[in-house]
Amino acid sequence: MNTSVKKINVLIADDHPIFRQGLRKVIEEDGKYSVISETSNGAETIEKIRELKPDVAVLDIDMPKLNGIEILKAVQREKLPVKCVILTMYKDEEYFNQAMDYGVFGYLLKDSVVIELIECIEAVQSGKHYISPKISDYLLQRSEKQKALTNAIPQLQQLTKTEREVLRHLSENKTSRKIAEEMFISERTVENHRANICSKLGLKGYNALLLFALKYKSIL
Amino acid sequence: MNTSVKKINVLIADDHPIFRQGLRKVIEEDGKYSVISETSNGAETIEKIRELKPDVAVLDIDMPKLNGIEILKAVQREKLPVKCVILTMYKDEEYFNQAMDYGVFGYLLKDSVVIELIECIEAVQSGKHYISPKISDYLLQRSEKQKALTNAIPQLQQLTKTEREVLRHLSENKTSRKIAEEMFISERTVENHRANICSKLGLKGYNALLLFALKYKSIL
DNA sequence: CTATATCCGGGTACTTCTACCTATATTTTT
DNA sequence: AAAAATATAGGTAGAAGTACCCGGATATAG
Repeated sequence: MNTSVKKINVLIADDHPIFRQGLRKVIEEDGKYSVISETSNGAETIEKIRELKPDVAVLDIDMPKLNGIEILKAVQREKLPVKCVILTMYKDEEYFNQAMDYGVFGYLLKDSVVIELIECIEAVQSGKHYISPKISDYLLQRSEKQKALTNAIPQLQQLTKTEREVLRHLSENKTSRKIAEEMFISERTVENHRANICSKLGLKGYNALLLFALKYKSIL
Repeated sequence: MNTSVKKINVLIADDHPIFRQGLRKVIEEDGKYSVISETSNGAETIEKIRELKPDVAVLDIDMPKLNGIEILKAVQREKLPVKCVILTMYKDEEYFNQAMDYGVFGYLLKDSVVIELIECIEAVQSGKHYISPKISDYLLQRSEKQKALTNAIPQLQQLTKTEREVLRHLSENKTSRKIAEEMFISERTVENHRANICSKLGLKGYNALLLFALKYKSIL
């Protein structure tokens, strides 16, 4: 036990109490670290970071109020002197990219072995970065799928309000006639909107428009 | 501490080492229980249950090799004398229903508070059931969605092989003509298959068949 | 004010799908 | 062997969508 040196202060943020227990045990085991606070939601976490100024914060992504990524944003915005580590279930490239953008120091998966966590905290504490090996693979794969989604947004933004409204109706599998009735315009107008949308989005063929509407239903 | 009574033996199965640490700590804290084994994959778990015959097994669903539900099946099939508790992230009704079907005694969410876990293990040990309160709500809601899925299967089974093949092609948004080419049959035959499928499934209207094919793409 | 974009409406031709129908050959079941 | 189901192919009609074209009204920006 290193009782002679000042311990490194760690904050743990995770909404699963049992997981926090495990984390605390692992971190405190070799005596170099001290868990000075446990929090279970984002709002509480950012407050405690402001107040207690821990050296390292271990953050889950999936938390009530503010999620882990939002905490990273806040830390960066307020220039709080804490090194953040994301510890999450999600092997999601999206989250990983966001975390990197917002200055995360470490990124671990929850199925990491105990030794990884210790190594991570040590690396982070000395200003280095530590990324879970399993994530590095994702770094290579991500490009395509990522682009497919983010590229759809500018496409949608080049549509007019009316066109997007038509798309929303289409995503519910309404016919042009029905859409026309509900929008109080002519069936022909609806058909023209469809055609304009198709040409703007570069869609060709029979159900291309319907499939597009269904695919991006959630962000229309 | 109850040193006078024989301790209840518990097995923990979860592929997250840190989570297992937390679980062990919580369970062993009040001295009534003893964690006799920790396992990190399904195959290992079922072996240890056979070998060590624990009183209670706390199982994660998401594990390598065999998942938690598969373990429940095996326990039931082999009539192993262990009471199983599922402890999972997933608020999924599907998993919950399966677990109930395969004789689970307890079902908890990982964001449960510590006291719930203790109560659950005690209830289960004395032969009672314990379901996480957050899940009970789901019990009410599930009916519809559940039925929609399970009702689709008998519908699909009343289709012939060729009809299902047509459906698979449809789910990739191919036209009747293209399907005909790929199956080396006439376009009219494909259209007849479509019509037959529609009447068998009770589908009417323009894109009803396409939408059906897309919806159940995964189980065609 | 002119120019551009957007919304609205229509014309024509074509493709694709749906809804009915009939019919034959093959396979499967009874 | 007879009956039923399946796969095959076609006829006719209509509904819905796509692909082009056109012009006018209105608003918004330069």
